[in-house]
Amino acid sequence: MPDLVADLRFRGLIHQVTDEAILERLDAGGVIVYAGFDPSAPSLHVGSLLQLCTLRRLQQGGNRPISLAGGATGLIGDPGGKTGERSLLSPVDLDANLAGIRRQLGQFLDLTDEAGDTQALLLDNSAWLGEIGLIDFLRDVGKHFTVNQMVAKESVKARFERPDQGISYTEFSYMLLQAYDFLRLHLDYGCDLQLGGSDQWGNITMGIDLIKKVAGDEAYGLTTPLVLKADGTKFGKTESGTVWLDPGRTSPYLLYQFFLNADDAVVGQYLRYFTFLTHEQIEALDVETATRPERRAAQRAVAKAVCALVHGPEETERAEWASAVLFAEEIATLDEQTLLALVDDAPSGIWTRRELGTLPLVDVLVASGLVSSKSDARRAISQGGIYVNNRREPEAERVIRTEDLLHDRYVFLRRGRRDYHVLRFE
RNA sequence: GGGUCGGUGUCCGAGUGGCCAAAGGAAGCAGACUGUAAAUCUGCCGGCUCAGCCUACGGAGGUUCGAAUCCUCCCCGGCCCA
Repeated sequence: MPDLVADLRFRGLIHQVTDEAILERLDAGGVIVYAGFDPSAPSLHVGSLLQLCTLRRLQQGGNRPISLAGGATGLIGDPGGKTGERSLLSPVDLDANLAGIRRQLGQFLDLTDEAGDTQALLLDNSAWLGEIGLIDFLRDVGKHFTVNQMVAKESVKARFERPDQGISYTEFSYMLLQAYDFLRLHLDYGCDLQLGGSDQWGNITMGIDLIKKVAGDEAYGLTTPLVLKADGTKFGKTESGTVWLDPGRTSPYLLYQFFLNADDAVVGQYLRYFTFLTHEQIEALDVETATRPERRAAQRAVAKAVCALVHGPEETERAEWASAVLFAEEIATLDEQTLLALVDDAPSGIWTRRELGTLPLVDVLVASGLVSSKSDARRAISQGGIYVNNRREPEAERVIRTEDLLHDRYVFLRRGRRDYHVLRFE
């Protein structure tokens, strides 16, 4: 493996750095670096993947990563959008969320003692933000910043320019809290590098300023590029919602599918961002994509790598296998054992045999989540977008019958080209 | 507190008494073409017991045969003044 920084450069992971000096130190090892994560759910999602992978690279390069859960800041951050105020997390929920996140972090970072000086830490900023009083905060932190400079931040300016959307004082304060996090991590843990997405640049530099003013020390910031889909929209959300790392929320099969469907235009980036393949392997896959795109070799490699990192090799094999079988269009001829295994991997639901013969297809489609309403179901059927056991279904008002069962138990539903759901009758 | 402009479907954004489930655009979905890709073309895109009905244009009332459109009060946001 080449030097850490050379690798980061090859992968296009360095978007901005406050000072090139930090890069040399990263190569040498021993830097304590932190990145923030949102603990508002008991699972991380693919939106955090880039930071996770990058922290992993830094740790493997001999540095110590700190993942900071914004237990306190998560409560007030980012009211933007229509979802309204964030609800307060109870301490119990927060603990549960942190436990879930810790487990996932363990997939990416070495949290064990064996890592020695590079042992990763998981901290929660409520530890200090929960303690400090408003007056102390305003005096010790607020004093160091002028509203003038805060207003000048891109993120704030953007909000000023939107006539229909102001910015609340609470949200405006967010950057100060984040700056304070950095300061505390610096003072208490010797952290002097913050890693974040490119949208974090302003917040990161605030922290650096604060450290300079309070401690007189030099701290650094490093941002990664924004991960985008080919059409320039936000990465990590699908129509059906967030892609989680928790197998209970997003099955390994769906995670695998998410990456398998990556556009040619961006798969090269994903390969660099999310896999730990060698530069030679990556370049070879670039060539494959250019010359034989229909093989989707790069997509398969990314899907496999991410799935393996998140869920382990066994689950990954199953996801690969299920993907191959489900798209082979031979479901009706599969033997029962294969079918049985498939049911575990594809999204599925359980029904009772008693309902056979009276169970409207339309209702089942709604229950499966393949469509959003009965109207949607009828619409989809009339447009030829619904398949039962991989055969296009023309009849909107039909019911699920005994004759539909494969191996006396299963019915495969499909919407469009690639959304599956398996019904299991018991 | 005063003045003023505004709050429309997932988002942006028309509509200013009936022809409005509401133009147009974007997003999304399906079909065709493909490579489980992109682009392109076509259709769809509130719900339901679906030739009909119900719910919807910030909220609650009111005027009217009839309101997203007019009136009253309230809530929320922008700008200006105090």
